[in-house]
Order: sequence, then C-alpha cells, then structure tokens
Amino acid sequence: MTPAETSPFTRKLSAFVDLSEAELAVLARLHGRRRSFVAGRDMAHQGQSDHAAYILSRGWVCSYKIQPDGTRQIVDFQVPGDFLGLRSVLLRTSDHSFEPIVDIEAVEVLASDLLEAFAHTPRLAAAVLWAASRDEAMVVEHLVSIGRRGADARMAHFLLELSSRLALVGMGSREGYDCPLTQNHLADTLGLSAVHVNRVLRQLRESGLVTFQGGRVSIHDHDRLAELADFDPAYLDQTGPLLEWKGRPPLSGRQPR
Amino acid sequence: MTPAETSPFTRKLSAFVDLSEAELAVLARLHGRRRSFVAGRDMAHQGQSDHAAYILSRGWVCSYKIQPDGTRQIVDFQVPGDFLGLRSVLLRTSDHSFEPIVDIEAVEVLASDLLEAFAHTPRLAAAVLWAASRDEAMVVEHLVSIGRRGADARMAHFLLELSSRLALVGMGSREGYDCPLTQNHLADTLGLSAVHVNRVLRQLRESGLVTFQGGRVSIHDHDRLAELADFDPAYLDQTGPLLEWKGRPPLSGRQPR
DNA sequence: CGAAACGTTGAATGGTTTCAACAAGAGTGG
DNA sequence: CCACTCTTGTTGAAACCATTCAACGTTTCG
Repeated sequence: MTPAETSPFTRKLSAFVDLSEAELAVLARLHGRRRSFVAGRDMAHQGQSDHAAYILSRGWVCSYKIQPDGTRQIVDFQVPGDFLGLRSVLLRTSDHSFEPIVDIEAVEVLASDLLEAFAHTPRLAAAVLWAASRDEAMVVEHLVSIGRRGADARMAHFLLELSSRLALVGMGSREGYDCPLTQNHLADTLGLSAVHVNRVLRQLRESGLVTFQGGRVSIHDHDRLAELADFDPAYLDQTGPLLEWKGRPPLSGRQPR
Repeated sequence: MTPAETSPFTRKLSAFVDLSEAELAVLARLHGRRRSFVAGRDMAHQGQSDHAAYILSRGWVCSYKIQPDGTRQIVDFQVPGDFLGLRSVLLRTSDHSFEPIVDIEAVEVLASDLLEAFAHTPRLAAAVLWAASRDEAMVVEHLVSIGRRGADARMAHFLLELSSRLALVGMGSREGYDCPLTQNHLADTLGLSAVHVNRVLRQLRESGLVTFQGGRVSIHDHDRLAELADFDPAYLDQTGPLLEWKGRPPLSGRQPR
C-alpha cells in the first residue's frame, strides 16, 4: 500500500507505531459502513448514550459541552484520522456532544469488532490506547492554555497545534493549512468572546505572524509564533506506546522528529 | 470485610461496581509496598518517565504543569482512593508532575501485577478503566469551568466537586470537609491570581454560601452554592462501566443516588 | 431580494491582575 | 528564647485585558 492509498487513520498510527502487514490487514477489515453527516447538526447529544464509534475520514468535527446559560465550551476537535466517540463505545457514556463543522464522512466501527480486534491483535489495542492518551494530553494542554496563557498566546498555541496535527495526516505544512472554523468556533474553544477573537487575529496578522482568512491559515513566522505561544510539540510527538503486553516485547516507535 | 476496614480505593470502586469476593481478594493482593512522600517535594518530574503507579491511601496530591515563565496550572487533585500515575505506567509517559500537598502515604502498584490482575479479572480492568474515565471527565469539567465560568462560579464548582469526591470515601459530607489547600493552590487550579482567590472567598463567605478557613471548608448553603456553580454531579455519579467484555454480561452498577 | 450568518470596528464597562504594603504564624538558627 | 526569614493571608488602588453593546459591511443561501 502506498501512502496515498492509506487512510488518514492508518497514516497517523503508522507515524508512531510500526505495524506489521497482518496488523494493517486487521485495521483495514475493521472499517465498516461509511456514513455521512451534514454540517451543523449534532451527531450525539449530551447525556444520550450512542454506542457507535467512528473514524473520521473527511471533514472536521468538534466535541463540546453546553451550559444552562447557553454558553458553550469546545473541548477538542477531530480531524481526519481521529477517533470519534471511542469512550462512548467502551464505557457507554457520552458526556459531551459532537458537531460536524462541515459535511463529513466517517467509517463506523462496531464495539464488538473493535474488542475482537483488540483480543487478537494486542499491539493494535496498544496503538489505539496510545491515540486515546494523546487526545487526553491535548485536552490537558488546552486546559493549561485557557488557564495560564493570554488571549494571543492561546490563539497562537491553538493554531500551531492544529498545524502539527494536520501535517501528520498530510493536510498541511509549516506554511499553513485549510481550516473551516469560524471565529465563533475559535471563541468557544479558547474561552474568549467572538469579538475579541477578531481583534487578536488582526493583531497576529499585523505582526506578521499568522493570517487566518478565507478558510486558510497561513503561518508567516513559525518560530516567533511558537515562541509567543510557548509551543512545545512534545505532547503530540511522543514516541509510541511502550506498553508491554503480557511478556510481549514493547512496541517500537519511530523516532519523533 | 466491614466498611471500616476497606481501603478508600476499594470503597470508591464498590460504590459503583458490585465486586465479587474473588475480585475483592485480587484487589487486596494487588496492594504492594507502602511508601511515604513528604509534602512539597515532587514525586515525579515533567517529562521524566517513572514506571511506578500508586493508589493514594492518605493525604492529598496535585498534578500540574509548569510553564517556562514560571506560572503553573494544576490539572487535578488526587485524594485518598484515587489512582496516581496510571497512565505513566500503562504508556510509559508522564507529561505532568505530581506534588504531595501534605505528607502522604501510598501503595505502590507494579505494572506487571496490574496487567496480570486485568488478564485474570476482566471486570476489575473495566472498573479501573471506569475510574480513569471518571478522572478524564473531571478534567473536561475543569476545562469548561475555566473557559466559561466566572471566578465565583469556578470556585463554587471546584469546592462542590471536592465535596462529592470526598464524601464518596467517607472524608466529608454535605456540610463540609477538611481541606489542606492554600489559596495559592486554588489560584493555580482555577486560573486566577492568588489575590483574587482571596477576594472571591471573602465574597462567598459574606454571602453565607461557603467558608474556606483554617483548613476547613464549611458549606453553609449547598443549594444556592450549586446553583451559582451550575453544578451537576452527573459526571461524577455515573453508573459504573457498562463495558461488555467479550460476551460476558455487562457489569452491573448500583443506582447512583 | 431578503434573511441570516459571519466578520469588523469603536466606545464604554467591568472583571481580574498587578503592585504594594502589612499582619499573622511556622520554622530556623544563633 | 529571640530575632529572622519565609510562607500564607489580607486589603487598597491603579492599570489592564477582555467583554459587552452597538452599528455596519460582506457573503451566503433559500
């Protein structure tokens, strides 16, 4: 399989864990029914338990929580190659909602198939567990961002994180990437008002750091941006899971860049 | 075993999952070497990989991240009965540091023992996984708090969450609990300055909602406090993990209060 | 074409931080 | 035992960052 044919999901896992032919085959068989969802309409509601999990193949999704007063906080985003609702499947609880940012395509993964695959291919289980752990690390970094960084650093950090994530699945580079988010999405993500997001973006643009316009993020000065954001991609680049699985040798990861 | 003899950890798990005698026995055997740590000195440093996990039996710990500019963000707290460094063990990565708030006592859990127990007692694995998932839900709620709640609501929410968690292991009630945190801890937790924490506490006290003084949290008006905080304990009270483990019947949880 | 969502900008308001000063208690060493 | 320091808590005043309100331009879409 050439890289062009591999799914973003396979591509992401392969970047960190050397999977064997057999394991790749199990991964391929895992892919079930293709499903589409239209932008804006929720996929699952807060509290509702939906037993389906998906691997996102095209489009962007955000997961968020709404408060009684109407304000919302976006917890994180899923881009192609990311798991969606993994915890809902494993634990039958879904404590937040999912909204497709644009029309999306996803492959359904049945809980039974997943557990079956895990049982036969422990390294695959470890790889998926690693991906879940990486997601959690992103939420923690998000928490730090909102708690202890100013609005400009928050924005810079967020845009850089997206850059790294998208580059991993071949959807962007150090120079920039396409991004379907509105300023409202950014506001709900960063804990700011939409108005202030606009001002911060202007300031970053006028400083020659980044431009966020017309669905495109153009990074003009990656280094100064990373410095402003205090961005250390270590939490994204961790060498794969070193979990030893009952006597088997630990998974070998590739060297992070 | 009478409740008085059970460890806080067992007590916590039992509150959500009906464990059999055999499973309880495995749990008890899991308990390894007792270790103590003194207040203030870090248990493990950011980035350093320490393969030990612990179950906290006495005292409080916080996990946090420090930024280059010296500010820190506390991600969450561990109280008796909580796991400590579970992810470090499973994935050999530790992306934040642990600081004992007071002198603590913890039981070491070896990764090998844990995986062994999981293999023989899948329901135990599910129970621990459930606990980990609950921790993650708390981090998400924390994120929402910092992102979308005012300082007073944040404080109220945090104090109420602690109340629920401590009540579960018999260390507090609706009326209050002992709390060794300083106002600095609160500030680093809630993303506020220490000075402002002081003002917020005064305001809450003068409104007759809650008093935080001399290592004691006294909740005077639980209902009004919960309303201010927009506190919905659902994310803490979830009925246990419903994970079906390869054909076995799902775990039965007790009814949440 | 009209409506609705998104983006943009100014001015006023306000929540939070910073700076500064001081009080109280704990721990330290002379 | 006392001075000394360090941490924690407390309060006031000024400065600042971010929000709110309001108005308007632009684009999209039915």
